[in-house]
Amino acid sequence: MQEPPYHKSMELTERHPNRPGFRPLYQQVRELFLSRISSGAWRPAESLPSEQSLAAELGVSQGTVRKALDSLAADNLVERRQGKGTFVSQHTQESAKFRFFKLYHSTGEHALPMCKDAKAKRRRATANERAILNLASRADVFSIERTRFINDKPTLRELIAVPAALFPNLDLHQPIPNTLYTLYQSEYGVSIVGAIEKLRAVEANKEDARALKKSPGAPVLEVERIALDLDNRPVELRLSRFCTEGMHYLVELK
Amino acid sequence: MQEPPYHKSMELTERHPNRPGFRPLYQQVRELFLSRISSGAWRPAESLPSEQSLAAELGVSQGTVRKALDSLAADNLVERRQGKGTFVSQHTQESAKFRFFKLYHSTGEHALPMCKDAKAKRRRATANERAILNLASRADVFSIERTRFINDKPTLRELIAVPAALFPNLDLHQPIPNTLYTLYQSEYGVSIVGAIEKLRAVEANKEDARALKKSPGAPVLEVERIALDLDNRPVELRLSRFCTEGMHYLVELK
DNA sequence: GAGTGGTCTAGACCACGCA
DNA sequence: GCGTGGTCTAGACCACTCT
Repeated sequence: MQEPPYHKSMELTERHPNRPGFRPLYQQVRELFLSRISSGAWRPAESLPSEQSLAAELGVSQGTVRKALDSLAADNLVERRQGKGTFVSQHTQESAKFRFFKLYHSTGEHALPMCKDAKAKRRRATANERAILNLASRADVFSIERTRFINDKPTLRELIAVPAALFPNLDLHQPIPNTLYTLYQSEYGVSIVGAIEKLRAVEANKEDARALKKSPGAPVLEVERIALDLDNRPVELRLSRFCTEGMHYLVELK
Repeated sequence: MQEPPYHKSMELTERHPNRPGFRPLYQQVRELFLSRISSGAWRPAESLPSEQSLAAELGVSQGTVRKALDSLAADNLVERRQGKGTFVSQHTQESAKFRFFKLYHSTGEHALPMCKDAKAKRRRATANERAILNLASRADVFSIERTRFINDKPTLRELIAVPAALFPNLDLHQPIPNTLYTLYQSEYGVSIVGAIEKLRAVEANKEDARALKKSPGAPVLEVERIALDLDNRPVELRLSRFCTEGMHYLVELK
């Protein structure tokens, strides 16, 4: 029987099967890589070392590294390009929009919202925001209230709250860019990699009606989004309301 | 140089790289397996031959068969159980509900709709139904109109249309079961494996209002679902309308 | 041509389920 | 104890990108 050279090095846990806490090697490798991204050791758009060198570094086979990287790629955390290398995913204007903005025209065209100037304001977090964003009592948030336009028509009203501790001096960025997630990532190292959205049909209130030029009581689609970072922590709470005339929110179920 | 024993048998295309029409072996194997499920050669809940025997049959390595099966498992088309085997996925009451029914109570609990008796009626397809379901002019559909109850409260109104040609004598199934997709699969060999949903906030019309015990004009969430079978063909069109008081439609973005 | 990821193979051993 | 899928390794060759 040959002695398998199971990960002679590194902080990977001993691979003694039948022990509690045992996890497959490739999962441990995945988590190690994830922590390197999360900590900023590997930064967005940077290329990773090659599979061969990572395998050598960790004392595992290339196949195990590959399985870990494939799993990260499946979650959109890294991007693989044949012949070039593996890269930490970066939010571009395009990619962020398509992944998290599900509003489409009835024609099937993807809707592209723009926003005029909006300002971030610092204030105490509400009880609801503290509960959802996991904040201490008396914590502050930055709050952004804005109306976004599609084809120059006011279509979408957004109320956004993010922890002030995570995004220091967010109010100094004037004007707030159209695609917030690229700002979170480039300026604060916070990558939004997932979200949970709760949808409801509600009546437009007075502010909605004024901003969207509808009458109060008109049906609007309300989307409550909780955005999650690499460590699955909730880092943004966003309430959107919009009319769906000539539009729809698209969901693909698989 | 050794002569690799690349798939000596089978209908797999010759593996000569740099030729147009070249596809990785594991993708060809996946498609072969998919066609066996789609054609009914492998039926829901049945166990597949072991990886070893499939590899031997096709003249490929076990690793290639594994990669094909893993990809089918990722799409919920087969289910793998360590120590037991690989099985064609079957819609149970439970699995079908959780995959395609996204309505939750505000508490986070999954909502469980029930329906009292409903009947399927045969009629000419509308122009819209023909367009979406890809039907010839003058084709028939079975149409189901029903109201579903959550905690004995009328909550959800559904208008369903399916091609009559695909589901002969659907109207003879009385009463229509609560979970239609299990019926489609067990009685007609049609497996629903995906869906596209378009969501809009609209005003309740008179029928909605009467069925849901709301006033006309109340905001309701409208969901237009196109359900797809194994071959990605649209086989059901379903329009749902419901109030979202104390409830929400849940979407997870990744 | 060198270096990267992508495909394919072969074989060892582990974990699980069942008889 | 046997058969199944799951993990891990090792090595060959292909496809793509850049120099």
